Amino acid sequence: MVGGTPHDVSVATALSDKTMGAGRLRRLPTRLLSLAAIDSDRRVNEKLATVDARRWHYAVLATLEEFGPQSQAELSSRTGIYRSDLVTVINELVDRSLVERAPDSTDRRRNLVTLTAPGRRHLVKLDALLAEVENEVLAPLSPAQREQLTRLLTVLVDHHSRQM
Amino acid sequence: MVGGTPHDVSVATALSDKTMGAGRLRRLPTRLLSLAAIDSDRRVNEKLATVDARRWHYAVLATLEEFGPQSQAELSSRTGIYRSDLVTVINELVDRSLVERAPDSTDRRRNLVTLTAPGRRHLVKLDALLAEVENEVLAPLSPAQREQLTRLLTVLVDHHSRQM
DNA sequence: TCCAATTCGTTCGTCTGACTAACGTTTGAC
DNA sequence: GTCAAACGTTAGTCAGACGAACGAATTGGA
Repeated sequence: MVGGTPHDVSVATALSDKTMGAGRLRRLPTRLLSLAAIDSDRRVNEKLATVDARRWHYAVLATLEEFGPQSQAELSSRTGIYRSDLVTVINELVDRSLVERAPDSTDRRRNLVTLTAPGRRHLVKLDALLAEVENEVLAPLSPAQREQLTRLLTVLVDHHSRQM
Repeated sequence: MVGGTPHDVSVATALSDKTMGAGRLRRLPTRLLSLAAIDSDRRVNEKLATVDARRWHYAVLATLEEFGPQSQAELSSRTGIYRSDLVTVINELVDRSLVERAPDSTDRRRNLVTLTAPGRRHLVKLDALLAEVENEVLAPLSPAQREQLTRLLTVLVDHHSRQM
């Protein structure tokens, strides 16, 4: 048996048992966020893998279509991809002829990344695939709930990303 | 319905949106989920690191308190930690004397993992820390919105985790 | 005008987490 | 008694987040 030191564990039980109820884990928002994102990410990756794409490909292509040709630094800050990782992503997109990378004549430190016609077409395809995934991920939610979730998450993300 | 907030979606008017409105990236739920989770995870990890803990430590300790002593396989399915990764987590917890791992006499394939008194105390501390993080993460949301978000995420997670 | 600080792209490397494969031991079903 | 499955474990892959540093180019200030 345990030798001596009869510790009273009332400290632990007093706080947790009745006040928090069961399933503290199951209701922990940070954990829910993690789990939901893991599942969502996995589905996105699987779906995009069917057309030899990765998540970041979409982010870059969509940003290029929205804001036009731009430097990698701009792409980095707009997509949230780290500058160092962006290099690889652009390489992959160039390999697939979806974007072009050329030195900026007005500022030779920069590269101008431009969406190509195939890239634009590819983006349309990715849009469709992501719409499918979105439907899978949000399957148990009504349209109103989906809108709600999107709104809440937007508030969170915007709030935590406004000092760059 | 989305009551209140009259001008909510106002970004889409600038560009020629034949296929889709502008800001498709910013409103993509799967992406929002990812970004929110990344931020949340980072904060959780930083906070837990201050007491030499990791995220999974909490999951295991909380599960042990809720369901009592159990095998690693049970812990795995309840926490979502892969069996292979769980080994390391249990090792770390054993090193810190927060749990005990002993062979199950009734089934010698299994290990029975048991929460110790220090483990119980540690769990209380982690609870407090996670409450702080939760406040940071959900800062821009009202209590009602936090409840809403938790509910929506719970629906998602429950729906996608019922094949074990 | 010249020098210092900054920006940009890039390389390299670290760290964590999700996930698979395989293997020996043990158990239960047949 | 045999065989399939469950269990814990080891090893390893892969992607993503993140930091450090560096050369080339640019900008701003003395």
